[in-house]
Amino acid sequence: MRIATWNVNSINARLDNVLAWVGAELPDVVGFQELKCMDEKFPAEAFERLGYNVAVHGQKTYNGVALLSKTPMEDIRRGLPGSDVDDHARYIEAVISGPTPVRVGCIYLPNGNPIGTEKFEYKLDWFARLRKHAGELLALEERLILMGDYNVIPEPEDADKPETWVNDALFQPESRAAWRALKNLGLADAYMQADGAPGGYTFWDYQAGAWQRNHGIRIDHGLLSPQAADRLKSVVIHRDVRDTEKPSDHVPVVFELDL
DNA sequence: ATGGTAGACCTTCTA
Repeated sequence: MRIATWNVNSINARLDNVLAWVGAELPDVVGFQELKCMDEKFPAEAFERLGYNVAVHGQKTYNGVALLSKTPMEDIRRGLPGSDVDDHARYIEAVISGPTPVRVGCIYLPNGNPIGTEKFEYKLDWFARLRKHAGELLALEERLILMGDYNVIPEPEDADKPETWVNDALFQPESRAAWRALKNLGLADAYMQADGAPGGYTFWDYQAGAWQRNHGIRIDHGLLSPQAADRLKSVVIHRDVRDTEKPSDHVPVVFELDL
């Protein structure tokens, strides 16, 4: 089973580009982040024509997440639990049905910039809520993947120029500690388990020729429960997608599980 | 130290 995550930076502005990749790869499951549209503006029919079931959690202008699955999705959850006031559409979860079901959480973690503001506090609070929810999911002892744009550079090796990120929310000690605390519940960083090679970047800024200079960072991750980690075959970062026409600033990451 | 780009959209915010 191949499960993909991709921050598309507007699903409608990106539709041709996204359909080309999804249509060519046809992963069993796809999680999108940064739809930048409400549910009714999500181009569901285009993906249904490719054979997918669609679950969307959108909002106007910002954020928005969605899941595609070839098999029906069950137990769909929209929104991260643990807050009465958070109205950002940053989390959607579903159980992918089949002979060996897998629960997939699709995450668009807050960016948190600039540091020292309420935005950074919101990031850390969201991280704490995610940790609490992940703990509850781990207790189910299921095959589980929590994947998406975590907006965290875990280690200096995950940036081409780590020194340029020291004042950025993505590389703050608090952000990295929150990432470690999440992993320390008993989740495996799929990329590190399957590959671990430095330079596996998933994002290159549009500005200042970051792609041409390979000034990338690894911020799109998949965390696996033990039941899923035992079945991980490979992680492939589709970096060539960054060189296509009208690309997202993130590229797809595909997790292959032996299910 | 600054600026550089992209997307949504009311002109600035987010990334």
